[in-house]
Amino acid sequence: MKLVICEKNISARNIAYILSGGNVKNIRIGKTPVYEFKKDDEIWNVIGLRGHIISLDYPSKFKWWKEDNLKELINEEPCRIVSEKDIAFSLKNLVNNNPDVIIATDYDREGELIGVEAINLIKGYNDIKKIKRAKFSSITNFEISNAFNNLNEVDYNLSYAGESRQEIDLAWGAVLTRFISLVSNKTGKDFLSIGRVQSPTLALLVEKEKEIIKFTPKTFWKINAKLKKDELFDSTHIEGQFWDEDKVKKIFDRIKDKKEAIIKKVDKKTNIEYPPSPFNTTSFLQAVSYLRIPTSKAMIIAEELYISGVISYPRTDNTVYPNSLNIEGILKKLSESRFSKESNEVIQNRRQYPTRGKKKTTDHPPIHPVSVPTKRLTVDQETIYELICRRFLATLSKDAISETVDVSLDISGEKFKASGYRLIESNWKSIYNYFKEKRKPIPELKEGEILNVIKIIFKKDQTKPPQRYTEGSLITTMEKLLLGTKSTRSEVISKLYSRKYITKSPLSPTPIAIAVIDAMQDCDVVKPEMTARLEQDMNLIAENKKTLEDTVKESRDMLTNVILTLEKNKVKIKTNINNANLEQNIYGKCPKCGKDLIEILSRNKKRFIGCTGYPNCTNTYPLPQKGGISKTDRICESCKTPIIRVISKGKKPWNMCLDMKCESKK
DNA sequence: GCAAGGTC
Repeated sequence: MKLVICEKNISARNIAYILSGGNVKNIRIGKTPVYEFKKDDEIWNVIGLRGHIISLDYPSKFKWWKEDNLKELINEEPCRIVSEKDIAFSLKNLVNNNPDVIIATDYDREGELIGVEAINLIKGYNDIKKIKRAKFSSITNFEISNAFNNLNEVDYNLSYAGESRQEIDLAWGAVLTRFISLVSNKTGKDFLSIGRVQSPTLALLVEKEKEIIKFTPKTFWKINAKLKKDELFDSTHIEGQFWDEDKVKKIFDRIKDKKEAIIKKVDKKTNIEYPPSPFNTTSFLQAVSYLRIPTSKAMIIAEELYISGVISYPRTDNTVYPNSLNIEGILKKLSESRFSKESNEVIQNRRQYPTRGKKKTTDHPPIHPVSVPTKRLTVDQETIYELICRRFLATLSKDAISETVDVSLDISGEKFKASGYRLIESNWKSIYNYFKEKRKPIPELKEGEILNVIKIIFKKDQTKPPQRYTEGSLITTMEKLLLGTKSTRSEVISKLYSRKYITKSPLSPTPIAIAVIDAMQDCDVVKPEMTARLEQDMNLIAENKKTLEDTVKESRDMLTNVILTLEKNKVKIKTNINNANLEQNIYGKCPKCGKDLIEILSRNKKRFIGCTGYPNCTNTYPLPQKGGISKTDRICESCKTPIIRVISKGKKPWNMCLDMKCESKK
């Protein structure tokens, strides 16, 4: 008897299908799907795990957060507990008949560790002697047959590399999270957290915020001329931004009443616009973010669509369709969906090769539709499904052709420029129709032509501060800095929300986040370099050039030094975070006395808004006791109390003013 | 009640 252990159910199903030649029985052991078949007179069982089935934790004596055992916690060996009881039960059943075990988890660091977790677990149930490893980088007929005909040994060094990450992340995360929460008195559900990935990510937002705060806008002027040839169009003075007001006024005064513009030069260019490349998780989330959908929500929806079999696996780095992908088959299915018009267009007028992105991996194909939903989708599911279908179709469509025109013109000796844009053949652009084109066409012009100047204006303007991140651009930046993985980045961002470290629209850090990052500014854990170094160490462990124990010990020693320094600065850190906390708690001004209104916890742990002018001012407002509350910097038109934003489970967030008796509530 | 990484 053979037992094949895969990383996840979908791999188990596909691998069983390939190994059996399609003749496979779907059974269940406990709650877990298992794939059974006969091959060369032997029974094979294939089971999928659920990623990691073991999680790390500290012994119960560290259950309560205390400042005085933090140094002890640094060097404490975490214990391992089974986090997937159902899977463990199924494995226990399956190893009863002493099968030969083949580990067929994903062939990467975490996959090796997941495999070793399974081995350690089953060894506790039965002393299995024969354990082998199947290594493959994609679940195709060729790779799987090859891997199972040439079985390898389990690579324990690779799994140790993964273990070092687990232990280091837990030690730094737990110790610093406890430290920062305890010194600032933010324990319970409002605790603060620190981690190797979340903190450098938060630091990116804090740095950006500081640039924006530091930014002083500079005033400039520009001169625009409205011209006419059949239609109106705009041109701007070639200097663009004038920094000198006298200079711009002089020029403006001289030409403001001129009525003629001479076309000096017309430059026409035809452009080929390449369609976008296939979606991997990062580019998918960037597109999602453009549609103003939170990335973590999009990942949950993508998961739902994948489980119901309408899209492919959503966690992938790959942007190149594998040759084995049945593009024609998918197009045919889509031509019988609500995208029939677009699909038929693509079928009749396809580009020779689909587009391809820079990243090519073989573990999973890029995200693409696999079938048409048979059940009705929710509105959000429909939006995401549509995005994935349109992207897929776009990658198979012909290039768009457009024309840009750059015109130089002269108004009484002053040079102006105008530019126009015209789409000639839209092709993929009409299918992947998410971008609004801001550039406009201009009329057909010839050199030497004289046009009517309708109006010349000069405008004062200001330079703009750096743009804030969107969830999409933040995820792209994280990827560049190697922070997190395709599967975790959106979760990291939603963690920052739930810690009240960041606010939505605009995506910016709260005062507490700024204080926490400031407190940690000299510490490696807020820098992307910590991850880069960990990666190097993990490679050394995998190559057997460094041990797991030495690596973790080194890291723990560094953490000990960090804690010693932090303890020296404890009072300052405490004051800074407390001040930030006060600032974050201000919801606006009291309409009765003008002092700050803050969130207060009553003696029986009920929250309410009270005036800092107490006891002179006793103004208070009740708050909803459940859900999240954030400030808006706006006040109610009719009652003048601050407007707050309420986020309640299962409901759309809404804004309301604090006064329950306000006219606006009727 | 800590992290980050898998996956449902």
